[in-house]
Amino acid sequence: MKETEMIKPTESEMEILKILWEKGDSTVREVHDLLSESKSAGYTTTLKLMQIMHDKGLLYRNDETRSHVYSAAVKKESMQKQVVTKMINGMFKGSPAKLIMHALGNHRASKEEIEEIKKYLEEMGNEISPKRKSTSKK
Amino acid sequence: MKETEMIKPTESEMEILKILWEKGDSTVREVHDLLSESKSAGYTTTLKLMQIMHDKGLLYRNDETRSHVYSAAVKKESMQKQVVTKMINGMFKGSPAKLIMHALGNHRASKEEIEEIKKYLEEMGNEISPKRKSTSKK
DNA sequence: TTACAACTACGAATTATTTCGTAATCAAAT
DNA sequence: ATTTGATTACGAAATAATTCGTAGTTGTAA
Repeated sequence: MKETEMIKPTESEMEILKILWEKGDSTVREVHDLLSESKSAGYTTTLKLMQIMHDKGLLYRNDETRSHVYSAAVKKESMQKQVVTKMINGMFKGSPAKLIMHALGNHRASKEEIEEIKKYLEEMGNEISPKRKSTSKK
Repeated sequence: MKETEMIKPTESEMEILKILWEKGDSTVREVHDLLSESKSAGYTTTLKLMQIMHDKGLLYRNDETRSHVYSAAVKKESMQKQVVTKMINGMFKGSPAKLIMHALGNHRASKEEIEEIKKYLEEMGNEISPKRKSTSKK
């Protein structure tokens, strides 16, 4: 979580990350085939992108095999957090509630999900204390 | 909600939109001054950007006055919705709950906000009928 | 071994975005 | 009327991101 200048993936890079998060370690071929379903670009385009991402440290790569196997070097949760934070500070100006309304409003949540969220809120309501969230130690 | 190929603002354009949403109708000078607090780019850069946005239909413009007055042509709520939707379908793969956890987890929400959300969930829980409300389909 | 198919590496073209300089206008103050 | 300062229009340079072609490798099947 260090502020080592968190690299910001481009749009295209993000699509590749999503695939790797979802599908797990993959070759360029595998990623490309999935990508092709929604996009149309040549194989070498995907290859180049993934190579660049590897250079940037966005992907790990195992090149012991003939077809190199890539994996995301950044955790999905970490990116989700980053992205949600940015959104709250930007477009939703510090009001997570607004964001949540939108999220709930535009997507039918299942009863289970609603319950889950409620429970989460309950807990939160109870244990929320002005206590610092250990920013001191690492 | 028409699918008139909703224009997707670039990063820089989004910053300008945010300012206009927040501050309301403004001149280039006003936008630029605010922008300068976080960014460093010349005046004509901001000017050009806003002109382009106007061409794209992203901004309205009143050019009856010496300094033209611009305003956002796209509603904040509409953009919020679009952005949240994209995020849920993409990074949070159809699970608004996850997004909400993140939103709540990474930002201390006020007690009021939490209450507000709870209330919203209550209403939602009631309104939503367990089964598909497959009424008139078109 | 040879041929073939699938890969990687990588330069470079293309396209998108951002940034800026310069000229022309206009309003207000001298 | 002239000067000054601020503003718009706009071409074009500078950057960033995406896309592709080609050359060289390598494993494998004939």
